[in-house]
Amino acid sequence: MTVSNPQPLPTTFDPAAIEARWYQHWETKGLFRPHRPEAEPFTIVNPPPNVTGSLHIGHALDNTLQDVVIRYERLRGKDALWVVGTDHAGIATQMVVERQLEAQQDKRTNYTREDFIAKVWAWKEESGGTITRQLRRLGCSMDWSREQFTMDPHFTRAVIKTFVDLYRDGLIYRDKRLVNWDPKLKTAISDLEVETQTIPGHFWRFKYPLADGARTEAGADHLIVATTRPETMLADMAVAVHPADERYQSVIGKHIILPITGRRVPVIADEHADPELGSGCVKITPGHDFNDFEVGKRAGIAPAAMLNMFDPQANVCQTADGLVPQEFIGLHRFRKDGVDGARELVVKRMKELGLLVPFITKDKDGNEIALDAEPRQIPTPFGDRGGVVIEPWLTDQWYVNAAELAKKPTEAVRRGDIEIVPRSWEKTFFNWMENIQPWCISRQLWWGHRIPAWFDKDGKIYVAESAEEAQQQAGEGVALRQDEDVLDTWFSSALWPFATLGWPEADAPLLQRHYPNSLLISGFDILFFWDARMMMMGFYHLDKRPWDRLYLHGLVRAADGAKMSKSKGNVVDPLGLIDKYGADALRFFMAAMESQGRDIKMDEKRVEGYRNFATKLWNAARFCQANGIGASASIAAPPARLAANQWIIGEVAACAAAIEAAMAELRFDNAANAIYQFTWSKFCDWYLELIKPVFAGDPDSPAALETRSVAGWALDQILVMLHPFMPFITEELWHRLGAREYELIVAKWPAPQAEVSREATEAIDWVIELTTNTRSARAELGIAPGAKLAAYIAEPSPVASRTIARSAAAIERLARLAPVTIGAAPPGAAMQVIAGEDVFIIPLEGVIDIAAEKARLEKALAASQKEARSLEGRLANPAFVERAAPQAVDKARADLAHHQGEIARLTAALARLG
RNA sequence: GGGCGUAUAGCUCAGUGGUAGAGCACUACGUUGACAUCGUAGGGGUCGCAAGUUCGAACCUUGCUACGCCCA
Repeated sequence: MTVSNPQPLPTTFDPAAIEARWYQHWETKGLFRPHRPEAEPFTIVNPPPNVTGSLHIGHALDNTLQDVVIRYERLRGKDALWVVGTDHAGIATQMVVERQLEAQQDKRTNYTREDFIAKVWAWKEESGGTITRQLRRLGCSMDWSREQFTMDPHFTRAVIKTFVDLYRDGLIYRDKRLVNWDPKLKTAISDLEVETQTIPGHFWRFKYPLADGARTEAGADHLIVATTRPETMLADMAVAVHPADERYQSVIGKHIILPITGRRVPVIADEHADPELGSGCVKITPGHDFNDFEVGKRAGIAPAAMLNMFDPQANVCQTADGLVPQEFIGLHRFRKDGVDGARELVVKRMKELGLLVPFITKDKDGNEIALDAEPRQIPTPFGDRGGVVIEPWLTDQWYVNAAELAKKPTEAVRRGDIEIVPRSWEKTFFNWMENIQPWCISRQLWWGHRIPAWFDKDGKIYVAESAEEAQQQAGEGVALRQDEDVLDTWFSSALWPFATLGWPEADAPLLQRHYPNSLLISGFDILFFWDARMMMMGFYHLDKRPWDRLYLHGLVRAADGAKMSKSKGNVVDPLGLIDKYGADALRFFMAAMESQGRDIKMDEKRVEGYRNFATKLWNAARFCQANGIGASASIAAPPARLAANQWIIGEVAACAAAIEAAMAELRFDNAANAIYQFTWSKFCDWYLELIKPVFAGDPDSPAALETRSVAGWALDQILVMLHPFMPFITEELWHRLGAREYELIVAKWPAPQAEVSREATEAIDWVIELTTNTRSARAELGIAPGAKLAAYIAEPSPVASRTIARSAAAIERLARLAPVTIGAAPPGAAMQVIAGEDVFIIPLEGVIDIAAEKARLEKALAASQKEARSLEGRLANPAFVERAAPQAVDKARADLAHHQGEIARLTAALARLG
């Protein structure tokens, strides 16, 4: 879509009108992945969003940062590949479809597994594209032609191979142990999916009668145990005391007759019992508590022998010894939906039996009262998806030996082979990796990668890449049944950096070229879930790091600093912000606020400010267009003689260097601010103002031709440098300004290749200082800003002599000084303005308030004197001169000289006023 | 209990040894053409507190306070 006859730009900038058009253009022309076989590869894989998802503000941040990097590297000529796709998200997706069924009074279990999975696929085909459409609205330049899904056939092959390989290497195994069980979703989940929250609860104390006439040292015929979960006493298998606890030496090895069940259980000695806590006696329920599980194993109870009292929904079931009274069977573990459960009934029965030790406290009037239990804050595990209390439950599950797989990644980070940015996350990473627990990867779901393991009727396991292969292992005629469970979603997404590139085909060209990836950008919240596991799998399969660098960003918070959540109702919809301010403004906000990992507080005013910035650029382009400034044909800076033109060329080079330095260390904020300040404060505020007089004269003069050429080039450089942050407006202007051989998205990064003239820089800096100081003096003295004033300069400095002649028009227009006469001013009241070493005398007889001018000069004098005194003090200190860095001393001397000069000029100026 | 982080202008944030900045907000002035989604000028900070190191500390060290996050 090259525009050969540029149409005048509309007077107002309307983001919505251009965004969809340009995105579609880029995508259909394949510009997100230009063919660059010779170029250096640069690779990012996106954190695949849940296929059920829609774009939230965190995605907006994450993907903006990735797009800034990928567009930047593409402009720098790299073979930039941004892999995109979505995650099948086992639990989340299954929940979405189950909820739909519920809405129709239907449920999953009314269908066969195959039929239900077909429904999920149908849902995915119909509604799964929401988030990918939304990523397009944000302007993300991913390679959609290779869009991936974690349940694509090739991806499934990779997952199955991974499972089989790990199993054969002994790194995946089946084990019976306690897992975190979600009774709502009826599946096991991993440690990471459990969130501990402290909630109000109770602490009950029970008497457990000793059997066979045993007594404690103090003579009691019972032990007192305390618990926050009384219902679990139905599956108690022991009471533990500390081996050194003198109070209980006589009962170790004796027995308890448990109330309610009548179960006879031993009193055991175990260091887990803390003598300092409560009575020092602890009830032990190995089948329903992680600590007790370990105590039970130490006491010689095999996991298979541990009593289980819950069904998958955490309703009470009969224990293996048949001792749970009938009235408990089927009750929920605790009060639910207003109905009392096993917990409440246990307390009631214990109280009736006189075995509840009341909690004595005082009411608000100071009267002593007895409560059933002590109110306490209880740290409680919740499932991050289902939101209900997690039940430790004894089951057979598949585990990954994470500790073994963690070794190479940990070394790699320690060696600096993988760079984590910001570095402060390294410690957290090491701490987790070095204390890592076995990773439970089986999930009792239907939607996901089914575990490639088969059992024969004796429970013997055959792990294979296909049913045929498993049958081969088992032998003909042996009846096999495939494991019903699926794999943790993170097990598959851990393969993302290479399975998306063609692995396990070893000679996959993309894999050869783009693995290891260059960079991964993710929120720190998935460092363990995903990033660490990609490292494990990358090293396991390919013996190489998945990426050179890992950049971790923070959370986007609400304006008040609170975490955004649907329940709080404080979520900000990025699409709403795009509608209101444009995608470019939202992107720029995200980049400008991103300073290495700290959280970003939402500030809509700031988004608005960046929309204003886009408008500013739009209007600057309109000005250029109106003055015949258009597309530049050269990458290198055009030849320039005029000071302003030389100056802006130097400023372009400085800006490009600043962005490059910032991007090299992933300082998105510094990069964004560099182009912002250059565009607004240098190009618009000064350069365009400086060149306006050139266009007032002969439009074909050499000066006008040169200026049009340089201005067009400089504006082009702005568009290129700003493009990674604001792709839409820059692409639009790129084409509006003239016919182009290629789109901006595949343009060339600035390479000015120009010497910056020191004289030109000095001259423009001098004009700027003169202008600013003159404006300031006028404002303070109440002189009309627009009034043209004659000025006299008696002894011009070299820079003044050169510049007054060459830039008279600019001085007249900006400082509103004309004519400027070299020579003594006529006597009389005058305003005096200083620029560098030069003093301008501006006669204002009859207009000027002498007292005000005096006050103004005295104020400036006082400021200079204060600075000078401070510098003198420092330089008078021998310790400073001897010990400080020589550059620091030189700078102090130069600063002092400057202030002394300033003092002399101001003193003289005051003297002239009389 | 362990670890990490934060505290700088009214607000949101930059600033890793040389005497403090940006955007927004605020005040005053300004619309005979790039832009009022703007321009010009200006006010505003004992850099959380205390001690130490140093010629010199927002920055380094230690302690304290407050807030946040992660792990147990």
